[in-house]
Amino acid sequence: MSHDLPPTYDHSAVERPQYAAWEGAGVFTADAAASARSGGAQDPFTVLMPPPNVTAILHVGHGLNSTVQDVLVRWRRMAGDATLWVPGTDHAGIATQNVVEKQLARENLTRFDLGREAFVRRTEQFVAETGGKILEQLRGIGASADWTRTAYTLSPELSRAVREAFVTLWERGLVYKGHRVIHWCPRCLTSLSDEEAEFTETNGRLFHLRYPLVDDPTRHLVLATTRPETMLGDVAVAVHPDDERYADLVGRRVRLPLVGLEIPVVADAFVDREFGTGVVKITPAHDANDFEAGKRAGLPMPVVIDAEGRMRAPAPADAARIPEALRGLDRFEARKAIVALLEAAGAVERVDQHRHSVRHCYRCDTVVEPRLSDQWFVRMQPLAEPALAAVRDGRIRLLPERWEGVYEHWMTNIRDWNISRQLWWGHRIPVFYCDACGWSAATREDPARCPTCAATTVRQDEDVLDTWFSSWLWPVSTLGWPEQDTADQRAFYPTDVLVTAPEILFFWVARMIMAGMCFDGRPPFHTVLLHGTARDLQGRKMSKSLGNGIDPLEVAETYGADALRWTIVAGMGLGVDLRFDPTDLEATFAPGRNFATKLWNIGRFLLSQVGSDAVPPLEAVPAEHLQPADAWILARLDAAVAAADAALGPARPAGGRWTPETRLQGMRLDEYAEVARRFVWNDLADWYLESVKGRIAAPGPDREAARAVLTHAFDAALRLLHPIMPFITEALWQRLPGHVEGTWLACAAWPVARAANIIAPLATRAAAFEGARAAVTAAREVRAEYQIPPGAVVRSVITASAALRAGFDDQREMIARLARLDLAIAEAKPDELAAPALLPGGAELHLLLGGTIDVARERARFAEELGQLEQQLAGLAARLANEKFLAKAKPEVVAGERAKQAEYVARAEALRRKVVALGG
RNA sequence: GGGCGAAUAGCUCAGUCUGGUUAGAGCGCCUGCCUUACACGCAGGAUGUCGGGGGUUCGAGUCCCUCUUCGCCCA
Repeated sequence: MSHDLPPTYDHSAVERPQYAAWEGAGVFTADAAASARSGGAQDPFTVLMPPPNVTAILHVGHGLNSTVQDVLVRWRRMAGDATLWVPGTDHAGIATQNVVEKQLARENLTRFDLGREAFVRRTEQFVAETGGKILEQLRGIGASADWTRTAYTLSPELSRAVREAFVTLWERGLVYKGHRVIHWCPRCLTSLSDEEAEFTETNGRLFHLRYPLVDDPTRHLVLATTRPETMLGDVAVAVHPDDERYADLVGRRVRLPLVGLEIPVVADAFVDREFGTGVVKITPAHDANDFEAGKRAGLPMPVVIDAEGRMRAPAPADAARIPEALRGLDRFEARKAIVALLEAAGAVERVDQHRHSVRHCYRCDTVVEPRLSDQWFVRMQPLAEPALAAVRDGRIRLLPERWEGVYEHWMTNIRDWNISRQLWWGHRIPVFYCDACGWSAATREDPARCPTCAATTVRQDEDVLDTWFSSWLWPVSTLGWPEQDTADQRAFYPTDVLVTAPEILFFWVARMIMAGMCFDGRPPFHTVLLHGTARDLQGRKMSKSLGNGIDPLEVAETYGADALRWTIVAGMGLGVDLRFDPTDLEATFAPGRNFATKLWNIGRFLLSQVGSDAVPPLEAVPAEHLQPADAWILARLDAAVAAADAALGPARPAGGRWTPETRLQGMRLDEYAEVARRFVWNDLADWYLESVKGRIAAPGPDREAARAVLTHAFDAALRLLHPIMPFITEALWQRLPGHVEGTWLACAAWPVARAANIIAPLATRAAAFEGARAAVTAAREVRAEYQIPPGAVVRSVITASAALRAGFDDQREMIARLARLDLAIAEAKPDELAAPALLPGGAELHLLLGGTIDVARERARFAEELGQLEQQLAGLAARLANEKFLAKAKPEVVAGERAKQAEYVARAEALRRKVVALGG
């Protein structure tokens, strides 16, 4: 029945049921009791999924990120670790609120129409309906997460962690309410952290404005600003204290154009003398630097722009600053209007083109407005110190290494974190106020009445917390914190590898390390793997707005999830961006699909040739029954397993700390993929399978040896490839002869190199197969050269020393079959015209092509190779004659060069004899 | 303004940390094959001033300096 398999692999029939079967069998469910930390026998291996937004749908970035994690997790699961991959989502305060507000807008409603409670209920309902979508999609690409532990930042458990964290920090004096200029999104109507206000290079204009001196209206000061509309809020102009140009002006007053107010000229060292004219206006309520300068100079702080970015002063005293015509105007409209008014008043000296960076909201891309307001902040410096130490002393490593410098820089220049958001969707800040007596505190339970004055009118802070304030707790909260000593905490914390994109190094990774150190005392993971970004061929980041994205699910449907994963993993150089062609999915993903088909056909061949009868385990095959090809493929398998292990591991640092030697080891997924592919395709399929065809038909010990080796090698190949291509490898593995119903490749043992006991004694036989391979290749080259029809059998002789002849005798049938030869092994070649080829060890292959031989051409062929070889030899000779080389190069290098020289000399000698023999 | 990364075959990338085979892979290209596991395949083949310049060294794709182009991060 096995040979009923179709010649191409049908992923669509396999993937969905396969995934359901794994999940149903509980293959991905971690067993806390199995962890060595809980008294079990297995090393724990834990990966935390970076939680996607509840509103997200799967894009190629998620596909890439999840594939990397899944490869690591499947590898460790097979390697025998107690493996846990925690999946989940975050509630994405701003993004989710935006989505629901858009829905409301279609009903001509705003959140204010609904009121806070109803709005939150509606958002909860929306999340309940759609929030699991991306996790469902991840199953489609094979992600082997433990869905029984799916976490959500707004769940009761994780919300408790958020509250505990906030209150703890408040108690330690590490959260505080601050009054200062923060980043404000006038569209989302909330403050943003420094990280959430992204810089964008923008072509702007630099306006040079004239402010006349009060005591000498014929003179004026020229200052430069990119935001003329903020002039309405100016309270001073500032110059550098050491700037001689303006020394006589400090302390005098200028008149604010349009407004008419008199404002002082102050000196402050923050002014950059090189920028513009060296004079800047001071608008403390609308610029963070000006705010600091204003505080230093004890200046007032009039607000002239409201929450929605319109020219409006909330304080009646400041209303006079805004001319009637500008009131209520949007800030960018106001800019145009004010420039026109200033020009009319002769107050514009000149306008320069000016390229500068402008902060934008990372969620909606609106230009951020600096805004004076009360916000909650986390004091970061005390948290940063242990987090920095953990990376410096090797308890945590960042890969690629260069990110450690970036991390270090950010940590040492850290600024306090604005964690309050003026939203409704999120964790409401657990701070309560009593208006009756002025009491306020952060509390673990909602107080029914004021603890000081017993008033029942206690009110809670209106704001919610930054979503990242819940994400930074992810490693501790998903495993049970603030509960103490839960089974999962004990078994799985600290976790192992965190896989994410460098964009959220500060947003998330750095803060998670701080939270882990702060709330648990131990680093949350030992390895941070920062992978590249998916880009198009022009190098642009794939995005929905550019329309240059690739839909992973479309790829999975068309080419198979395994093909998608293969392409990602094979292209996943450490920290390197991946380029895909979104306009040519065939070119991008066909290699993966082709490889899957190749694998499928190896399976088909194996099943039809080996049959379903029991196959003896490799250990049961007497060593003397193993042929050169058997020895060779087993050696190649060993080498492949060792290389794959070296590319992937170590899984964890020995003794809990990375050393300079181990710090950069492993995580080379592309290398692992390449090693596995070469073994399967170039060794197993191209050579071993072909070699075995002649042996397997006739019953007997040789057939049994071939069946055993073939099955063993393919089984191992499937294991080796399973982390990358889980679906097809599992489908084939389930069909292997002797498969035990109810066992899964997904948790079968990772292959182990066995060189010492089995391979080493077979080295001679493995080498004999190399001789046979060389003979086949040489024969094919000659055949191609003479364009001999593929079907024609060519008479031929291998001449070799007596010692080598035995090896060739063993493989005569196979060589003859693969090269289509009528082959004899002899001491000397018959006396007739032949095309010769040199084989290793002094053996020669002669194709007896009689009259078709072009002697001159053969001679030229050998002469050409001889020429190249002589060039090499000349270089070698010069090097070996150079005393400085002999004196300074490492002895093993010199020995290597000598050995090479000897080998080349021998081959050159043989070639020279050939050229002579061919009449040259 | 400060920092980081990249530049290797037509394309996408290994190799650079740790200097030492004739610089590799996949795709594409050329030639021949439906050789009964696979044409999503097989066999054979072509292709590189390793971005430019300078330096260190017995020896540089690899280390140092510099320039050019592209990308990213931070202010």
